[in-house]
Amino acid sequence: MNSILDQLMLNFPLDKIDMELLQSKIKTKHVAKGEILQMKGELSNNFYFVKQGLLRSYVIDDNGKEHIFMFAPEGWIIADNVSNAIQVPSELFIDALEASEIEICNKHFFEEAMAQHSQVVAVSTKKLINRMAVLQRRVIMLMSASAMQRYEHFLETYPNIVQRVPQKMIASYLGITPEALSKIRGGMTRKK
Amino acid sequence: MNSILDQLMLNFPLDKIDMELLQSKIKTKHVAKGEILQMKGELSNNFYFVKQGLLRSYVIDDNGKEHIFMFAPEGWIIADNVSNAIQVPSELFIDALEASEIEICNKHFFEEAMAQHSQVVAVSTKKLINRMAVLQRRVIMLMSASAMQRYEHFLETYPNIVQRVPQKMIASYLGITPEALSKIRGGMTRKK
DNA sequence: CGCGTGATTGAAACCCTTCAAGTTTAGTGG
DNA sequence: CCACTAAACTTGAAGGGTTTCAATCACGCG
Repeated sequence: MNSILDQLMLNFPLDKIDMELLQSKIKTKHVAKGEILQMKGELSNNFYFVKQGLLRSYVIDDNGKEHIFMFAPEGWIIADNVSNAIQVPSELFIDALEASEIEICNKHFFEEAMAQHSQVVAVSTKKLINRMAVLQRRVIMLMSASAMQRYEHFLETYPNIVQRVPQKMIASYLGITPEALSKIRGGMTRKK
Repeated sequence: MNSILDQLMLNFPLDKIDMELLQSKIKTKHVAKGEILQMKGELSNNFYFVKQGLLRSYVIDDNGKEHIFMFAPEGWIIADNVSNAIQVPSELFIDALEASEIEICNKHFFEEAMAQHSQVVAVSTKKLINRMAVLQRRVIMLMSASAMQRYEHFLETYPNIVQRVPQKMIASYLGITPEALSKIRGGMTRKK
């Protein structure tokens, strides 16, 4: 599971020639911490698979505040699916929170792969749906749960990410201020 | 555009036999105001196309409060895509806000149609992506915008729905209380 | 060592919720 | 078609959770 091909072909082994052809279209790249892969306003054409390290996508609102949309640690694919699919300017920035090794896949690669292997359609649709499920639960969370409940849910869902990013970024993901998160944490440990 | 087939086959005319075969799998139904089509916890297998009327999907949180996820007026498709795709119990209720005429499509219908007509895959993927774009903007809204900004955005985006549903349901969609929305409206009209 | 970034803490302000009461609107049965 | 009732909307006061602003502390890195 250290390549995007492993993910897309999961349970659907291809013959060797196909594999090599596909692999030749995938670029591997090392990115430095803080390096920006994609900016708001650009037409996105890429998917990024994280082999090693940590990426994130985020928006910057009218007041200049960052809101983190998604963290992508090892084994995850991150992209602006919307911009990729319907060719509208991206609303998202994507950058590296750690020095990372990634695979960059042009969307045309996917389109080709889908045309040639119907299993790829099934697998990528499933990934799309899973991403949608996350967004769905996140909307529910934001509408119905307090900051503390959201933080607890984040701890359960992404325990491995908590240790790797500054707390202010977790706050940004949860939709609260760093100060508020600090106070929540203070209250929780004191109670313990 | 008064049938789900029109939507899925858009720009891809099928021959008459195919059309009739597909149409035969689609059930048309009249539902009364308040009728529930799907409950939380069920395994969802259906998509609902609204020919006439208005449906909604919503969740009920731990405190018993409703949070509206989506309104579906004429021409829209509403479903729990997540439950349909990966066969987990649905988190959503779906019911009718008005007496409605709908088309009910079993997910196996879609799967057949997709297997037989690759264009259907393309069209339904696009619909999925569009739905994702809505969810994406909604997350951003909930994280970065005040109640009033969210309401104004809703007015711009769904001007036709505002007049058809009780305000408390718009409040429920926006993630605020009916009282808060009432005060926002009071302030806006007074200022005008 | 000293600087910059992140985390913490406190006080004040703000937005929204909760609760309660009163008013308007809409639906129903006579 | 009116009268009655329930539901929806409005309004106000009090309270809570979160933000904002500011000061302080902790830490890693040049």
